[in-house]
Amino acid sequence: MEVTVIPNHTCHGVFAALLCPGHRPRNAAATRTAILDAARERFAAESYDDVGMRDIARDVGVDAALISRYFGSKDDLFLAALDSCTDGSTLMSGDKADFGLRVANEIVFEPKTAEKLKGMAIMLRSIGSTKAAEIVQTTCSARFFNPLEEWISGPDAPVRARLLAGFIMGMSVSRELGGGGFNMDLADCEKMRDRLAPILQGLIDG
Amino acid sequence: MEVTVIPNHTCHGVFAALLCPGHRPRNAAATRTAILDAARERFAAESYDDVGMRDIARDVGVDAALISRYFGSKDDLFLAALDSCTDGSTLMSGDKADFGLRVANEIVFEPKTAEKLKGMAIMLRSIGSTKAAEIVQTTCSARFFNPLEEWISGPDAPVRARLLAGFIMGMSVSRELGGGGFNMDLADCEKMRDRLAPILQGLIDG
DNA sequence: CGGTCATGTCAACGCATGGTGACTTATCGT
DNA sequence: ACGATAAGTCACCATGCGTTGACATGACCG
Repeated sequence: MEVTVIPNHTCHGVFAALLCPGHRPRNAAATRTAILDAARERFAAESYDDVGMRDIARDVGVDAALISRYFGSKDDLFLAALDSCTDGSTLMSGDKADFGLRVANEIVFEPKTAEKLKGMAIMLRSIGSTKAAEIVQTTCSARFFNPLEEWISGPDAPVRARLLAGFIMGMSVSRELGGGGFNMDLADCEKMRDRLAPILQGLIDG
Repeated sequence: MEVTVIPNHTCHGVFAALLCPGHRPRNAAATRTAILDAARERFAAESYDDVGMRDIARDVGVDAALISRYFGSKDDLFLAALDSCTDGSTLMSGDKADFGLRVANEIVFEPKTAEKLKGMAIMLRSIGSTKAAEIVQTTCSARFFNPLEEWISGPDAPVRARLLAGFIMGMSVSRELGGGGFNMDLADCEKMRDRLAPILQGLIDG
């Protein structure tokens, strides 16, 4: 029996978007950034190995082959997604005097999908995968470790930077291990923040 | 053209092990533990997704099918490997007064394959994999978080335990991101230890 | 020595993945 | 209005995975 296959969208023209909801007008640049956005979101939520090209393609509403065309290999896409994140410098944009409190607040209270920490979320998700490890290590050094080390710029800056980075990442991992949250009530979260802030600040001050 | 396939080992008898190096006498219990050891080692070095049943089988010198026979699914093997690790209680076996220094020393100077931290290495490697996440979370709570929380047993024990666990794991992650080490000379490593120890100790003392 | 059962191997299945080239279709300049 | 070309889709490939059931074989018991 012959079945008539209905293509995804037969509508066209300038009103296509109105007549046919979900229709994406043909626009390479827009599609490219849509893919990049979806990839960033996926890689922040799942590990390199768990994210499939077809998953990202489905999120965007596009064929997986198009991703390969635009970004090359999966490695290239992963790197592009990581590069498209706001880097660690946003953590260092404010005043040094209240760095500890600012960061502690973000770690404890901001949802894990906070834009500022999305790059770190991606790195933590895929740090275990050997295929992504090299990219993660390189990016982390270039966009997080080194700027932090330069920014704090006191005695033993490398040591203090490594401790800071480790603590920040560790709290993210800890939250992840708790199943996406710290599983504590508000009062305990505040206590955690109040204990964490001076520790971080102490590493900043020297 | 017919080729004669030589089986792995045609030797037999009580002297087989002597006559035929690499020969493993048939012993279910010994083979089982050999598989478990190999799995533990693999899972500590690579993520859940990167470790293949055939890899472990090759390490042991056994067919992959045998692993399925002994342990069931890959999940079951992963859980068994994790359970076979010395748990976090070894960190708490000593005196509370020098916990900070002891742990800081282990974190900074012990090789990442240290037996005491192997369980944590496995968890960190596979925390990103959705297929292993649930097992990791459950095991981590049961064998690390909860004992630690109970052991420190002061005011705000949950908060302090989470911070401690986060810091310890974070330093492990940080070392991993550095490419398997902190990339610092001995003097800096000692400085790191000397800064880390009092922070950990402070969380123990309350 | 010979049978027997546990122990281990082999070949294959079904599935999912990343990637590729040929094809279709919408868009835009003329 | 129409053809050229960019934009997107489709079918497919090679590969690797975990797992299974049928088969081989070595160690032990009588």
